[in-house]
Amino acid sequence: MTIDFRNAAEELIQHNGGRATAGRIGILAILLAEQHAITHREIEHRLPESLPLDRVTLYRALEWLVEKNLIHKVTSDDRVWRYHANREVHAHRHAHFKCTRCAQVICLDDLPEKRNWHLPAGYRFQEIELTVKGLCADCC
Amino acid sequence: MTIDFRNAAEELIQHNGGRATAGRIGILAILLAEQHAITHREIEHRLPESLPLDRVTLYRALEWLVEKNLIHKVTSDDRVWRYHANREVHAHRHAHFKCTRCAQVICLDDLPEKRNWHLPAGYRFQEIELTVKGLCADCC
DNA sequence: ACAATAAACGCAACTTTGTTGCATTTTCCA
DNA sequence: TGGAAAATGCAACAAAGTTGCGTTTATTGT
Ligand SMILES: [Mn+2]
Ligand SMILES: [Mn+2]
Ligand SMILES: [Zn+2]
Ligand SMILES: [Zn+2]
Repeated sequence: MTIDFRNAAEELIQHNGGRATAGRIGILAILLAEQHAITHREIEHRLPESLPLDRVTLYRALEWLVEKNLIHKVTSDDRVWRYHANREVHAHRHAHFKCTRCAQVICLDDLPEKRNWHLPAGYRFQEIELTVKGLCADCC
Repeated sequence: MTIDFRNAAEELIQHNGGRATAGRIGILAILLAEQHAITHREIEHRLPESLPLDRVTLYRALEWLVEKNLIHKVTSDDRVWRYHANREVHAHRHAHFKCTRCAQVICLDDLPEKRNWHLPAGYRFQEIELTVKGLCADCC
């Protein structure tokens, strides 16, 4: 139910010391309700007519939500960020899957934990970013 | 020596049924001489004054070189493609490393070959794209 | 309830990266 | 060496995202 996501969103925002504005609540509720990682454009599309929101405000709200660790953003080969709520299941680092036909992005659960990526001498490991590409069930 | 790379570049281009124009030879020679994956901008910068080349021509030449499998391009989180010559060592799929401070990108040799990324039912695996992030030796 | 204040917003302009259409030039081969 | 196909240059366009700044709004203390 949408109202539940809105309540959850509002609480999460306030718990992080931010102002619970209509825009932020709406955006986070959309991301909480969505199981795929979606683009700025797609979020804009899903916003109700009752909640007009400037492009820039949307960008800034997303930036804030990422900072506060309420959502994460995914790099893609089409040069478009995709955003997804941080759920417990996907608590930390995880890989992503991107359909090469419909561009849909989902979060996977694994990530190769081994840090012995034998980097050149003097290099320091920080994190891994991994995308599995293929066809989703709809596009197969 | 630059001249060697130019000769190699010319031969590679002709072996692939393409016209060995000054632009293509110059671009491929630059990429053969470079051990890092570099951006369109960086390639433009490295072009000698004696070889002025339009932005668009550079883009199209890079596209052609990728098609012919003479170079590969790397996705990055800064929305900028980076290009690198295909050497035997890095023959096919491989991971990349990107410095989070200076944005330098190098090619790594490994890639987790296991395809059991237990994707959702009905999904089909195609390929993996993996970037290790961290600090390079200069930035540590 | 209400005013003060800092945070968030909206708008316009800008930047960066990459693409497209089309006329002109160049390469290659017969 | 001339003609066809390929490659180039230029101008215009497009998409995604950023910046500056004046205005509005959520929160807090009274
Ligand atoms: Mn994810
Ligand atoms: Mn590489
Ligand atoms: Zn799909
Ligand atoms: Zn570095």
